[in-house]
Amino acid sequence: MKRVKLSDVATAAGVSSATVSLVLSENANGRVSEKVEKRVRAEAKRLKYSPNLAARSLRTQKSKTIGLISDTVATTNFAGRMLAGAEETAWKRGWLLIFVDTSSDSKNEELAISALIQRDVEGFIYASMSHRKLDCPPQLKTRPTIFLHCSVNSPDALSSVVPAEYSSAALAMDYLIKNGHREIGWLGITNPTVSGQERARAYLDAMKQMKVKAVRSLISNTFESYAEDGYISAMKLLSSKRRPTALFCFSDRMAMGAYRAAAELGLRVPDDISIMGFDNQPHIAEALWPPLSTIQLPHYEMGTWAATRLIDELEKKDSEQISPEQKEIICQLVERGSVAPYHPGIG
Amino acid sequence: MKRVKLSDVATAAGVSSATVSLVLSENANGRVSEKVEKRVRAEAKRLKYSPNLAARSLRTQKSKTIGLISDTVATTNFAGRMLAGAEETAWKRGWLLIFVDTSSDSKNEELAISALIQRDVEGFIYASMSHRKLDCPPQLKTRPTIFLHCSVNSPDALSSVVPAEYSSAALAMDYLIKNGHREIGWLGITNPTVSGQERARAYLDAMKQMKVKAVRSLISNTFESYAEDGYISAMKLLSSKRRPTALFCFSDRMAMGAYRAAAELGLRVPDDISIMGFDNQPHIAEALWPPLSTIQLPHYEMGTWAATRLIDELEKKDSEQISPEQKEIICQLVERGSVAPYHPGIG
DNA sequence: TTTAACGAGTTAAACGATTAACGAGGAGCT
DNA sequence: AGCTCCTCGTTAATCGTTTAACTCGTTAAA
Repeated sequence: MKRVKLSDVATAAGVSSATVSLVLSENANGRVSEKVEKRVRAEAKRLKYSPNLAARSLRTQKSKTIGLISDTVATTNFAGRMLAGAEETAWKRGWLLIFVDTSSDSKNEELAISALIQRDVEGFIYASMSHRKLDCPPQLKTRPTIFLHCSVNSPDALSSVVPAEYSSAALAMDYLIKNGHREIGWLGITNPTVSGQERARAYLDAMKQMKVKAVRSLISNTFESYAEDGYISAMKLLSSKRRPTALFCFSDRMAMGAYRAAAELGLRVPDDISIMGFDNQPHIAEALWPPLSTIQLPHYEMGTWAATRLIDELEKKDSEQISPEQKEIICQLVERGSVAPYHPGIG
Repeated sequence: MKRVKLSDVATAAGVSSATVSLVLSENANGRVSEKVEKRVRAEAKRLKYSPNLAARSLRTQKSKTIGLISDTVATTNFAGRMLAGAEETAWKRGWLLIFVDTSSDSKNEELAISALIQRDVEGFIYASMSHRKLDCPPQLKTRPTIFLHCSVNSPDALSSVVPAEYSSAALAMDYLIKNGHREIGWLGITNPTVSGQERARAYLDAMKQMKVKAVRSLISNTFESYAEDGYISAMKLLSSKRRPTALFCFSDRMAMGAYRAAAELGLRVPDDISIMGFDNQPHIAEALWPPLSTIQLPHYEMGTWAATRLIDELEKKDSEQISPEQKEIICQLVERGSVAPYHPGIG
């Protein structure tokens, strides 16, 4: 079961291996007659020739491979979608992905990156589990890199793609407001993350625009964003004197907790209280009852954007110039059953 | 920023590159004096030498890379954990993983496998999203392959690792029974999968052993296993004349539906009705209220087993023999708050 | 008639490692 | 002195491609 190589095809077609290489790599530009070209192609197909990429890579210094470094692929649901987006577009364009996850003990980022460089990856995608800002690891500067679900601190203005947290949260607020809600509660988190801060800002701005007074009393924060945290915050807000007519939750998991709080207080969703989530966490948002209206985090799209952008850069002619781009992807609102119009005087 | 190569180290240390290679690959066996060896190592470190794997791979015909083919990494929560398990153990043993997902349109399995073979992967892990039996794709027979979360039809008795569906479900039944339940309902699925069939079989056997009569009326099946399906089945069983004291659900998502049915019928979990899930779906089981007792699917462990097993095989001396193994990994029961003891006469 | 240009390939030198085979200089033995 | 045997390295072939430079007839132009 020996692999068939270039020279095997050459012998079979009665030409030199250079000719075969020329034909097969489409670089022949009239240097090979049609007759020979046909014969070569036929033999290659007959023998099922497929190039040895290690050899090609050694010679050309190109590997057609991109490295994906991720800080945690394991523990988060979303990572899979980012990964899938990146892998799929890489594949479509003839590239392959090697990925390593730096989270596991003993394995530090530096080693992981080195391992990929050894494998001659031509560029990197650096994927983060949570939306954050970071400093670019020095080794990554040696080749094109796209930051996925995170961005880099200046002055390195490197390409990155993140969800448009602010405007997507604003979208959610708009939706609530269009449904007649004014007294909107915010279940936020104090754990300092980009998403926590930006979503809160969008909430605050929307409330200010509506001139709602004393917004403070409509807000409840917890440090984390588990279901339990949502329960605690929702419980507080819903049993307060000033009961909101809608709850905007930092995450779907918190929304899940809010559902429970509502149920315990005898409040029906969405008749008595509208609930808006964020994330569109797979298997949760649609499994809740009523199904949760929420914001779809664009993980898949970010993955495809990152891969597309990186490959564009890697495949560009030397003459072309592509300057770094900080992309924000707007999230879609997923309308399900947890938000109802509010009619003052009826609620 | 040129990569430093073997010969650079050699020049710096004033020896030939063969010597450097010998030293660095630990193959020196007394062929190099200590003094030279030290000098070489020092220079290698100083210059930050790291081998070009394409070159090494070309020469040695080994790539220290394994290919992971998966039918869907994207859509399922669990896939990430399998992947992480495999990647992590590969890394620990000095191997890297290239993965491709065959599910995306236009990309068929054959092409994906070829792409990996071109990259000289030494072995394969073939990962399936759902537990099933399949025929071994012919190309995979060319190198060592482990089947992950699936097994192959005879006569190819290839190595594989799957969850021990039957005995794990039996574990759950045991737990319910030990808690005093006899009238246990089963929310099953008719979609013919290994897991659906084996879990049902374990349920049936346990009921038979307890000599429960007319088990039929304690069973409700749906085709799929969404929350909605669980709701429908649970509704049927819980509102029937013969109301079970516990519900064993095919999946956590169905259990989620069962929670809703219970709530609507005014039944409290676990006081009025115990609920047992299966899967330990991340972010769901622990976020439900009360937290769901369930069976932990061993995705991570299967991933590590597959990688370990494959690498053992790839690294074995020629003299050794490892024969194929069909591994079943037993699942852990995760005790949370959805199952309570049943005392006849009180319930 | 000489020179240049062209068409259709071929030759051979890389790419960066590994490793079998080959020294050269000294020690030990007879 | 002659022989063998270590010790400590070096030489050079090799893995499978790519590609710049070359060859060798023909044909066209000067």
